[in-house]
Amino acid sequence: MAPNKVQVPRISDAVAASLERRILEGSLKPGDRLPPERELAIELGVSRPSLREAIQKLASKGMVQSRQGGGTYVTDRLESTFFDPWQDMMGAHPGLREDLLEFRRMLEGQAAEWAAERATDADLTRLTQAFDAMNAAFDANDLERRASTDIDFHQAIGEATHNVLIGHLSAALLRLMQDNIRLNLGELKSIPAAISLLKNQHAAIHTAIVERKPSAARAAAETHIDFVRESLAQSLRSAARRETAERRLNAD
Amino acid sequence: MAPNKVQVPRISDAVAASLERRILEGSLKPGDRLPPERELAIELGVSRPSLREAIQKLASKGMVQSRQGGGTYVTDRLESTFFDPWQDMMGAHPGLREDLLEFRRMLEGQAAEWAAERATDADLTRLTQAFDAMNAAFDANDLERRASTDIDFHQAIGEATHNVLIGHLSAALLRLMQDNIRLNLGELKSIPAAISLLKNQHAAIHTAIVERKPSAARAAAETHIDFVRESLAQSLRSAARRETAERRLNAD
DNA sequence: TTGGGTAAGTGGTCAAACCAATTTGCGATA
DNA sequence: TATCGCAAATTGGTTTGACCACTTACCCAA
Repeated sequence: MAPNKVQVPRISDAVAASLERRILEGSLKPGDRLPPERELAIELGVSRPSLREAIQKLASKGMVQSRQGGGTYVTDRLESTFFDPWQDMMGAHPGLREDLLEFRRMLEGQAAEWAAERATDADLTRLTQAFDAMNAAFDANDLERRASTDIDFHQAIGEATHNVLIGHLSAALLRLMQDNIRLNLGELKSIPAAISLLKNQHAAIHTAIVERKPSAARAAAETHIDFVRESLAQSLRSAARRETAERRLNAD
Repeated sequence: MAPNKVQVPRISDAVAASLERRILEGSLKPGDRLPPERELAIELGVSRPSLREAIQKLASKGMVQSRQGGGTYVTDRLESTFFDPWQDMMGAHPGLREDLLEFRRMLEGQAAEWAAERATDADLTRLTQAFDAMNAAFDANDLERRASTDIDFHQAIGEATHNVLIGHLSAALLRLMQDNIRLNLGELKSIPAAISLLKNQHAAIHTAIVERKPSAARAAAETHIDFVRESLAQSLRSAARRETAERRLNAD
């Protein structure tokens, strides 16, 4: 007969859902390596074949990726499905950058507000860790680490909102913008004055969230984006000037 | 290191591909029952665990469906393999629905506000057309048209914001939610009272935008989402009640 | 310091068994 | 003869334990 009755819960489904939840909620981040199958199986209280079936499910959804002998890693289909198409579009239509910044102003303002309202102590701990790491990267002037810790910081805020969409979107959009900036502008000049301002802005966001002041957190986040928007506009103007002076390079 | 080398072929992948081919080529038609795992494993020259991993892959793609003791069947609705990763995730984690609604409340509130501020006359014309079409679909109680015109209406608002991200996201998220509701709840009951309320809410949004009252537009949009959220919660409660009465099904 | 090589770690596969749900079919009963 | 009920066979679900293949990391020798 046709299979239409209610399904008995399958272990592999439950395990897949459990891992999926960890990924969605951020305790397993993109790029992270999963524990070895043998350990994970014990931790989850299932046999290794069952765990493997669950992993196959996630793999077929593109959420994880395994290499024999190497380990199993979290990919991120979630963000890429939403925003891969946007990447080339951003390159083709620079006007989108302004839209993106406007959108981020709303998104991160809301994220900061909710984070200040809802963060658990564990969230705040993680947030502070990310904040410290970011400051260290800024001080060291390590551009690569600056970018990644910046993402971590925003992601920590996103996770503290306890809204999966906010968490993934804010990090994804920041990443999208960083890539786009790098692709189209090269590295932004690191003017000491700007660095100092950025650090102050991040500190204001961090403090407001930790002290649980939602409206202050929102305001600080919006100020931050406004500053980024303005700096970016200036860089673009000078880049355009330079470009015009040097050479004619048409890209659209 | 990052997983970027070429993958060694996995047996379960090959087996999954083989079965998939049989299904796509028609030698396994929708509704057909697969041979027992033990036989199929021998026939394909692999062990049962490997075969099972392959079956899990197909199951997660929605191509087959297994019932303990009953057998494994080729899904008869192959067309619905249009799924996107978020869709089944919403099914697996109902909590996401609440996150999505909360996110939409922010998004559509902002969209309505911006639309009221920025809409051109052409935008307003298109918005009014979409609004009329939606009302007609609601009056005719044509569920299919109701869903599509609803999306059109929200998309028209999104376009009126002149922010590409808002426009695409609000329509995409609405579509995602509609599909999810249809998949997991069946059609929502069309209570005349609710229909009337929905029409009023849409009218309030439309009017506020046309009359260029940003804060009123935001408020109307937020009220709308709040109503949807509440209606959905009620439907879910009654669905849960029904389910509990019928059978005990634990999925966590 | 560097190079190579080995050992440990980790995913991939297999085999055999038992459990749990469903299906089938036989036999007893009306 | 028809039908119902129950038990056995069927079939997917899960576990254990073992071994293979590939990768990583470490250590020792040159």
